[in-house]
Amino acid sequence: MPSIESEVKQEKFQSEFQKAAVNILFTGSWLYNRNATFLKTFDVTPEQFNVLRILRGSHPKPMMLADITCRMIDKNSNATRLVEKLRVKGLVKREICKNNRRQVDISITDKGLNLLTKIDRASDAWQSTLKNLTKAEAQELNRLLDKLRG
Amino acid sequence: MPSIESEVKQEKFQSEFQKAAVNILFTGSWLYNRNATFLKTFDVTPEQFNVLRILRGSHPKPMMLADITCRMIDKNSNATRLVEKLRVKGLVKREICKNNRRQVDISITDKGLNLLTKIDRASDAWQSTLKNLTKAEAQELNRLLDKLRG
DNA sequence: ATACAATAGTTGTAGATACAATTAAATACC
DNA sequence: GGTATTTAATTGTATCTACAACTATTGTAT
Repeated sequence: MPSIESEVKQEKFQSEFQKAAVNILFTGSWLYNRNATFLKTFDVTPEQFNVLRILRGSHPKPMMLADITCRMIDKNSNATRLVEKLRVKGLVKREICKNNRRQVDISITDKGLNLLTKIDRASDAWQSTLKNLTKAEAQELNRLLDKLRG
Repeated sequence: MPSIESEVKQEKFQSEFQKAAVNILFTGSWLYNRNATFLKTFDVTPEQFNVLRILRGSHPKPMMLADITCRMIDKNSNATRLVEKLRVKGLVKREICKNNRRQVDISITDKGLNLLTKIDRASDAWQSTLKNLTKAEAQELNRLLDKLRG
């Protein structure tokens, strides 16, 4: 098991708290990069994949942009342009909302749903990396991260 | 304590493992953004700050670029351009290595050291956010993240 | 009704990132 | 000594991100 000390070649942290901060950032980046590499074979970025999953959760009910944004892992991504990328690939559909013309109804297409199914099937193998933890450990990790954010 | 479910407005995850993955990515992004906002008052980005700390760790011995890269949290950042930004600000010094002219010796300047001291002093308050965890919990978190990465 | 404020989304743009191609220097091979 | 390989870093470029400014539509108050 590679300690965070060896990963960033630092023998000594100021405190267990600072070490935890670096560890979260490092592990987050590590996980993101694994994810990105895996998803690249399907020609989607992690955030595009995330948005597709969010839309599948709401399907067949469309969602407006703001609702997608507040569910995204990285709130800073520009949802307009991200959705436009997905639209060009035919994975989502955009329609001006009839009742409120400021608002855009976005929904996942059949092509988008099929892609998610394909990715889900392929990701079983990938997800096994997370199985380094027992279920109880995963639960404890979730508890600690939630508590950390206060 | 805000659960990851409420943060990303998803009631139900496929498994505790998938939830942990989302939780790490989300918490990593959360921590990164807090960090970035804090450091902005000192006109450095999180990765620039990280490189300065790495160089302080080696001070007064200079480091070559490749050694900096492998200690960085995000290995993808372009160290050449990042170091150049720091050099323009006067926080680091670059010198072609006499013994091996392919290689560049990079070291932190007094100005860089002073900036780190200033940031360290100011970050006491900021770091208190991490104190939502007890020391034992921080240790357990570190253990779980290390184990997760396998 | 008109003016003001709030909401929903888009666009501009400077800067950062990913990744491959390239330069340059040192080392190895024959 | 001359060619090939490896090592160290830089550069090119398309894409992405952050963040502010902007447009358009709807809601509210007088």
